[in-house]
Amino acid sequence: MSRPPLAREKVLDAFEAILVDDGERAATMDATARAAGVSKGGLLYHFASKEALEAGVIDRLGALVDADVAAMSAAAEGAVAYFLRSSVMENDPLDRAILATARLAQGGNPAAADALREIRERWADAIRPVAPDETALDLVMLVSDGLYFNNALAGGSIPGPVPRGAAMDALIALVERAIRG
Amino acid sequence: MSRPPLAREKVLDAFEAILVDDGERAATMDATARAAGVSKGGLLYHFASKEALEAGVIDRLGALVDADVAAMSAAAEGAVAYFLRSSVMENDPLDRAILATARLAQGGNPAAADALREIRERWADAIRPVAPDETALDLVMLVSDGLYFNNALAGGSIPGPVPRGAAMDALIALVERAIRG
DNA sequence: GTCTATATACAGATAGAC
DNA sequence: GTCTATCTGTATATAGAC
Repeated sequence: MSRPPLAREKVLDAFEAILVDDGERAATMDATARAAGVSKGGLLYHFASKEALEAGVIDRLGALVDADVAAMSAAAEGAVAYFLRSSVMENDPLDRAILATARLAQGGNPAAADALREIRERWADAIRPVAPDETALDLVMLVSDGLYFNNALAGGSIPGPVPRGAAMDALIALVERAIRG
Repeated sequence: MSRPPLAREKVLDAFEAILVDDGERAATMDATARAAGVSKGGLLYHFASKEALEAGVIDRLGALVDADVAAMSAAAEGAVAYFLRSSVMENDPLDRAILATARLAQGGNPAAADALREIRERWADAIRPVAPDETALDLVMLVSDGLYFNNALAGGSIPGPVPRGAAMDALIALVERAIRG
């Protein structure tokens, strides 16, 4: 807990970056080792298999979501506005972890798909108290999913055709008006 | 145009099915040939490369979207309701073609990502006439994206946690009320 | 802990028989 | 038009030196 090996984190960062920027197919152990500045043998000392490497990314995501859910419930502008605004990716560590895990899920890793479903449920639990009914909750969750989906389709850095700035403010206002009936 | 070779369509169907059910990594030429009941050589007669095979799926999607956009504009319940309802996948040929193409896009095929962006724009063009402003259009498009995203994450046949039946009707009503301000 | 070298498996693609 | 056999590249993983 205190201080995980630096090389381990470096490898995880590199793997995540390749997943996000170049896709699941490009994220080989070879490419990861090269990007992390270690040899393949060195990488395999920290992660004995590809599966272990993938599990490393998924585990890190879990920790980041803990913090995000807490921040959402405490947000001054309200949970819904915070949630939708943070669904547009800004390339922060949480966004990158989510995107990387989404790539793994699409690549066929069942643990990654499970993790994403579980995270979505935790977000829903955080929104539910401020939604008047399940239909309103569905609406908020689906708009958020839509925002993530567009970011996931676009390359890691290229922004998708999602509303930003004033358009995002207007969308949040529309959603909040809708769920208040 | 008149009647494409049967084997060609069979191969395309098999490739699409593996993409949807087992993911992009599992969709090898070998697996596709086996599933289609032809040899690898036979497959390569119809599709000289993996890229050609992927292009085949993307092309078929384009034709299916032509029909869908026409149906959307003519739908008795209105374009928005038709659009959202059809965003919940029912495993029809269009759904499968979209999902397969989404898998290719996630796998790093730029043509697939371009095709999906273009299709999304065609849908938006069909919705725009019935949306009072761009924010309302954003809302409808994002809810639809969210529905697709959840289906894309779930396996091909396993339904995602998306509203169906009465819940879907309620969601459509909520969206239509919201965009009418 | 990190390296090089190597084993094993499988992907995409070619050649040529039928 | 469909097949078998084979080549080449590359991915994961192992073995063992330093």
